Amino acid sequence: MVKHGSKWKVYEVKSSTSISETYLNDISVQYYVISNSGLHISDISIVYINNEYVRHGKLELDQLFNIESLLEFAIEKQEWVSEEVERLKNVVALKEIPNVDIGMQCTDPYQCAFIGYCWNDIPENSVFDISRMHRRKKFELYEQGIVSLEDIPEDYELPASQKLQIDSYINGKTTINEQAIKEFLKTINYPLYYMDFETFQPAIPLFDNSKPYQQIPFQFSLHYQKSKDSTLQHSEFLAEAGQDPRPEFIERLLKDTKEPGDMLVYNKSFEITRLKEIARDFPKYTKEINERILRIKDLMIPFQRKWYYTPEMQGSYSIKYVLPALVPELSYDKLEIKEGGSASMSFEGLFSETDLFKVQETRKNLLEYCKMDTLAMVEILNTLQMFI
DNA sequence: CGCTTGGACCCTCTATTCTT
DNA sequence: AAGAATAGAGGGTCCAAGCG
Repeated sequence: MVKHGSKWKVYEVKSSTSISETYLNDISVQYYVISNSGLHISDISIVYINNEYVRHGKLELDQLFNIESLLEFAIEKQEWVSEEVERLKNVVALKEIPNVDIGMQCTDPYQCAFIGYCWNDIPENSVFDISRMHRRKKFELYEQGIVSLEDIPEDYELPASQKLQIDSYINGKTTINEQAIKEFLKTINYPLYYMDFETFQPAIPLFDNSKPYQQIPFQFSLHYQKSKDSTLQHSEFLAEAGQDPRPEFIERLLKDTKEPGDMLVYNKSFEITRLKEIARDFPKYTKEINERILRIKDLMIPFQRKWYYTPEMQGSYSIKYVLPALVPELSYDKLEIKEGGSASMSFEGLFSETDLFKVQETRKNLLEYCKMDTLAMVEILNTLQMFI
């Protein structure tokens, strides 16, 4: 809040990149509270991130943030706020738990703190666990009394992938399309690299030639096999926290993938997009990056296309579900870092970590985690190859 | 003949999924 | 939070079949 004479200008700062309906309600409530406390508001705005801004040198705050005045909107909404305040006062006055069934409001716009209470009776493997089904439709089923997967009538029309999920669960049935998997394996050629990137996304661009929330790669793991039965080799890179990791990341990656060979990843759109971004932001690597992109193949495809599906995958084809189903003996359980999200948090933490022992520990954990990701791909491919 | 109905097809928009 | 891919939903168009 900024005072101008006897009046105030109010700014609500959000880390988001657009103004949502929730923010419009927010700002109306802010206006209501502040103005009814006796302060005179001359303007009220939402400040949010401009994700088009590319940093060059010193941060330019006027470009990093969008400021949008919503004074007129907030004034128009005051009657609504005051009605809502009355309504909610009545709810609180009840002094008993409101009797409201679960619905879209449980997670939209935010997850409710009472999920554990209201959803207690929803069994595991319910219609709410059906993959790719819109939430609206899940509640339509729920309202018809169809809750657990067994409740769904046999002749109920559903897309094939959802039918497979339900059918596999009920009958404990694994589906393997050997022919399709064989065709897929023919497209994977040795020598073979297994590749995985880790990235982090600072809301405020830390480096030149980067935008808010841009995914900055800071680590990779590469396994390499000359032929199917030759020994695995491993190389890796983990940037020093502080400066822009991208130049060294790409130099090391290009160097370590110089030898010919397909490059296997899980969900190739992720790695390819990161490589294209590096080419865009550091054009001198473009030619070599494009050569690598052409070699990338995607290990996710057999699972996305449901050529290999087991009930424990629960409709998902992410590596988190596929690995335990195919290679149960290889697990992330013993690792300190178990998923990509915490890897990027850990790396961000290194920027402000002064305890050198802790820095060493975190770096060791990051290297272990990323290496496990590519090793998991090696084992998944091995399992698929057993069908040949 | 004129009307409705239903299927095939296409397009667009939205929601969900994957990765970090 | 991003971006790509894809599934789902809904709308529009077209045409043939069916009906009175």
